[in-house]
Amino acid sequence: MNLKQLSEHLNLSQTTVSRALNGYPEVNEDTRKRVLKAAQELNYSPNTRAKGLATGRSMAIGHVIPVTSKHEMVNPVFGDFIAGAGETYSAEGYDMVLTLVDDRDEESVYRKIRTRGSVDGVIVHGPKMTDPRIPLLRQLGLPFVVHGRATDEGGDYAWLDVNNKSAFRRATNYLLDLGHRRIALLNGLETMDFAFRRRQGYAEALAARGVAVNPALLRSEEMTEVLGYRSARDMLDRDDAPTAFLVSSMITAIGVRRAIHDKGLEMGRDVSVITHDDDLSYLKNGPGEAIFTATRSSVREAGSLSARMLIDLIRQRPTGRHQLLEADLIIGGSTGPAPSTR
Amino acid sequence: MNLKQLSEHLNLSQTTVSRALNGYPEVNEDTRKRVLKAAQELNYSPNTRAKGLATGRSMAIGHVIPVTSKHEMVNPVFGDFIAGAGETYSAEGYDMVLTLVDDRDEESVYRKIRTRGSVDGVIVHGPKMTDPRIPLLRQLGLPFVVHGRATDEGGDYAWLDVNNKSAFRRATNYLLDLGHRRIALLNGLETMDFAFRRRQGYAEALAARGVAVNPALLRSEEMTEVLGYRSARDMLDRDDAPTAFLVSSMITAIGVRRAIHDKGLEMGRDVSVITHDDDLSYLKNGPGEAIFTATRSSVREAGSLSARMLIDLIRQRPTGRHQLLEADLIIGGSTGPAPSTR
DNA sequence: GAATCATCCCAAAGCGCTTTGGATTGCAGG
DNA sequence: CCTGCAATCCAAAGCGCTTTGGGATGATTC
Repeated sequence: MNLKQLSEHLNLSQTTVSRALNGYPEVNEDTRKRVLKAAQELNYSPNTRAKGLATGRSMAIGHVIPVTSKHEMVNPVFGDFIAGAGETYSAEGYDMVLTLVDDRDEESVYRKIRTRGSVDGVIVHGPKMTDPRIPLLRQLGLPFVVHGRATDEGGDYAWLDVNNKSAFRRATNYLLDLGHRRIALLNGLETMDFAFRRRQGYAEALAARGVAVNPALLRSEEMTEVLGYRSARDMLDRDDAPTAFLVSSMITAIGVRRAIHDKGLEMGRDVSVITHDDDLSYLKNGPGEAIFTATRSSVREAGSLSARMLIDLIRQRPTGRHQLLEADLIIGGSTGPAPSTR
Repeated sequence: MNLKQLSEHLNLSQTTVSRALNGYPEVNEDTRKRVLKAAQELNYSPNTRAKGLATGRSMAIGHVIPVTSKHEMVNPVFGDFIAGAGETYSAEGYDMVLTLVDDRDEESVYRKIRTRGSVDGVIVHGPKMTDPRIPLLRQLGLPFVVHGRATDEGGDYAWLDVNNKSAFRRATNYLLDLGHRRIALLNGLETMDFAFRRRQGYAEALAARGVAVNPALLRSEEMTEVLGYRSARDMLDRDDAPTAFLVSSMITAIGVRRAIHDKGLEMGRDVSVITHDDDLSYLKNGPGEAIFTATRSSVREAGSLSARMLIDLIRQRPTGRHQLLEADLIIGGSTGPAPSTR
């Protein structure tokens, strides 16, 4: 069923039917009702491609997922982000187009997206500290919102980010208040902007209390259970083993917990752990109980808000182009006073 | 830059340029080279919508993600599946379109997808035992591949599935061989087809050894860490506490491990655990070490193969319409002989 | 030299929609 | 009675591509 058939069926012109369906005023209310009813009954919905061709808009948003050639990791956070964004898209009638791209030919992919015109805008995932995608997209004139920020990129661009620095500063301060001095940081890859900022927050908090950063207690790597386990195990084997861990993700923290148990220690009593918690639907840190003390910020909400921001941008609605979400500090069972002797 | 401009620039007709770019034979090789070069330099790529309109194909595959209205869970498996599928799509020049849909208006969404023509086919996720989507899609004439199966749906349709039944039968047998008799099953929601099949495998293995199924040792629920923890904790509190757990996902198994530790028991010695392992990139059960004994099957590979299958279907290439992947049984540190006294 | 045939290229139609620029009608106002 | 103006509706152009149905051109065959 297409417009032509529908209009013939109704003995109306395509123009009128189109206008009736799209809510234009120059059509009689009775006619409109008739049209809508017929469209409903005959199960008509307009062909996306034709509509897109005619309007110049595709009613789709692109998400370009960087897939590093080396480690083929999919960020576990991604599913929930997409779910959040998807809600907004559904409500606004947008489709979501995913493209996986090897980070080596990122540039050509973005260019292609632009000229092929299959999306009206893109969400940039996983920004690095210096990220060439930002100037590129600006140059291409394709609307975009960055989930995160790129510290080294100058100029204005729309972004939504968690205040990673303040979150990790607070978490570090909390551990310091509990008497911890040997605090390990199991960070994500510090080429990633968010990890860099967390590191800053951690370092600032230590510096403010005159505690030196011990490089042996720092890690910057992929956020997996196994790597969390290994790093924690190795550090706990040291003479100057940390009494507390600050960890970049729940998954990593689970590995840390395993390492602590393997050493015969108890989390929250012998060793404290604070993790960042993206509030993933399948990995709730609770509910109620709060297993880990955590800096929490819902990535799903971030997805929903980013999507809203991008749609506003595309529709040229004047709105804020920056959004900094503060993470909550949730006190759970994984932290306690620093053990006096060890 | 569009076709018209490009062809004017080259002093050729749109026809010739189009043919040169699409590899038709009736164009001189020199001309073709000239065209390709210019296209490259001028950064031309054809407008997707226009191309789609003209050809009737959209070069996009739809993934409809069911989002249950109650529990807003995103299956953690999803990210890796998408990554696998995405690889195939990239290689074949397809886009991937995600639509999140509340399961209440699933039907209308699929209908809309069909008439709007924004995709050439869809992958059906998370089939239930009786799943109306399958007859619907068949009726709509939209090519589709099901990731999993729907036991109650008759008729032929293309699917790719893990042999869940045999995997869980083997796992159960392995536990029985180790002397376990009180084996708990922490299953996914048994409205889901895969969970139902796992339950069958478990029950068959027990029956074959004359071990009765104890309903108190069965759970069918969402696969989260917290629910795994609670179920395991509650069961371990029983007089007839299980000596082994068969668990439906790594995430749940992590909760089980926590419950075991909380009881002061040791996994692999006091209590055995076998889990299904989807081989998620951020939650590797290893490498090498294999924390959990597990039935393993890469969901990423499943994604890649499903995508390939669907593309073959769309292109009407004759290929197998069913693919049953056998899971590996990986022996790890979480299983051991049943403790003689308890 | 005319007829035949490949080879290479082109004009124009068509995909299904939106939108421009009227055309038609009925009615109030002069 | 004519004009002006809303209120409705319509024909046709156009979005950027593919594809049909030829039209030149030059080489080959008889």
